[in-house]
Amino acid sequence: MLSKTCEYAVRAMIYVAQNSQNGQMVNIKKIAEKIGSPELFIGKILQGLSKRGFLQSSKGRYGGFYINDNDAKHSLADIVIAVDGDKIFKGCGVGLDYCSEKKPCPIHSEYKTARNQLFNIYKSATLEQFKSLKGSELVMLKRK
Amino acid sequence: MLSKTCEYAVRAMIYVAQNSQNGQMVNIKKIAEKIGSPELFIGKILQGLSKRGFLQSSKGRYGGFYINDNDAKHSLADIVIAVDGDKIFKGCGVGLDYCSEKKPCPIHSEYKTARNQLFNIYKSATLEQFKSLKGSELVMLKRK
DNA sequence: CTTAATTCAGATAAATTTGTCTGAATTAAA
DNA sequence: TTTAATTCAGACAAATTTATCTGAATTAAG
Repeated sequence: MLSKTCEYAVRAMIYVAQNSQNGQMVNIKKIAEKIGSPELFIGKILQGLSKRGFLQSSKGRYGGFYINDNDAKHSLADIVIAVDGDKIFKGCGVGLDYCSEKKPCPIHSEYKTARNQLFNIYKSATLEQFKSLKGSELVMLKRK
Repeated sequence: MLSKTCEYAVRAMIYVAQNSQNGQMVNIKKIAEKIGSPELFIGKILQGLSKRGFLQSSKGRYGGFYINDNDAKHSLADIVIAVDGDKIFKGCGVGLDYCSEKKPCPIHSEYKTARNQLFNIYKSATLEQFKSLKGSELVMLKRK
C-alpha cells in the first residue's frame, strides 16, 4: 500500500511528534534507530518534508527535528499524500486511469467506499494526538 | 496499492474470463491491446499464472489463453495474492512487521477493518461473474 | 576561536520493478 | 510437409525506488 519511503516518513513523523513535547530536538540518528530505518535515508526524507513545511529543523550541534503546534495539525493522510501522492486514496482498484461513476471498473463503487474509509483513518490520526502522549502511552515504532 | 504487474494481471484475467465463453482462445496481442499493457510483459505475467494453474494456455497457431469453469472459481483476491502477496490484505498501516492486537500500531484496529473490507471486495469478485457477462455488460479494461 | 556534532545538498550506487529481445518449441491450416 | 502464428524460456535492458557517500554549511560548547 504505502511505499517504504512513505512508511518511514509516517513513522518518523509520529516519533518526532511524540518527542516534541518540551521544545527538545530529535536528531536523525535517534529517529532512524527508533523507527528501524536507514539513517541517511530517513534523513533525506525528513529534509524534504522540512522544506515543505511539515516539520522544523535546526542545523549544527544539538540540532535536529521538531514538530511545533502548528505542524502538529497535520494528519497522517497529509504526510502520505505529500510523499506518495493521492493514488492510494483516489486511484482505481484495478488500475484504470479513467475509472469513475460514469465509466466504472468492475469493483468501482465498493472499492471507493473502502478507499474513503482508509482515507478517513489516516486523516483522523493527527500529529497532535501523538504529541500529547505521555510515558507509557508512547507508541513503539521500530520496524521489527 | 496493487503493483503495476498486479493491475495488469487482474485486468487481463477479467478480460480473458469475459472472452472464454465458448471455448475460444484469446491471444496475448489482443489481451495487451484491450487492457492497455505492454504485450511481452503481460505475456510473461500470464505465462506465470498459467504455470500456477490460474488459467489454461495452448501453444502454436490459433493458440492463446483460456479460463475454464474451474479456473473461474478464482476471485480477484486470489490473483492479487498470487502476484503481489498478501501484504495488502494483512500488512500494517504504518509498515510495522510485528503489528498485532498485542502490539498494535497507532491505527491498528481501524486499519484492520478497512483492510478486511478491501479483501472482501476483491474476494467476492470472482471470474465466473465476468465469464457470464454478455455483450453490452462487458467491462472496459483499457487503461486510458 | 576551535572543535565536535549536526543538518543539508548533490552525486552516486544498489536493489527492485517494469519492460524488451531473441530464438526455440508447438500447433493448425494450407 | 511447409508455413505462419502463436506460447514459452531465459537473458537482457530500462526505469524507478531505496539506500549510501562525500563534503559543505551551520551551530553550540568549551
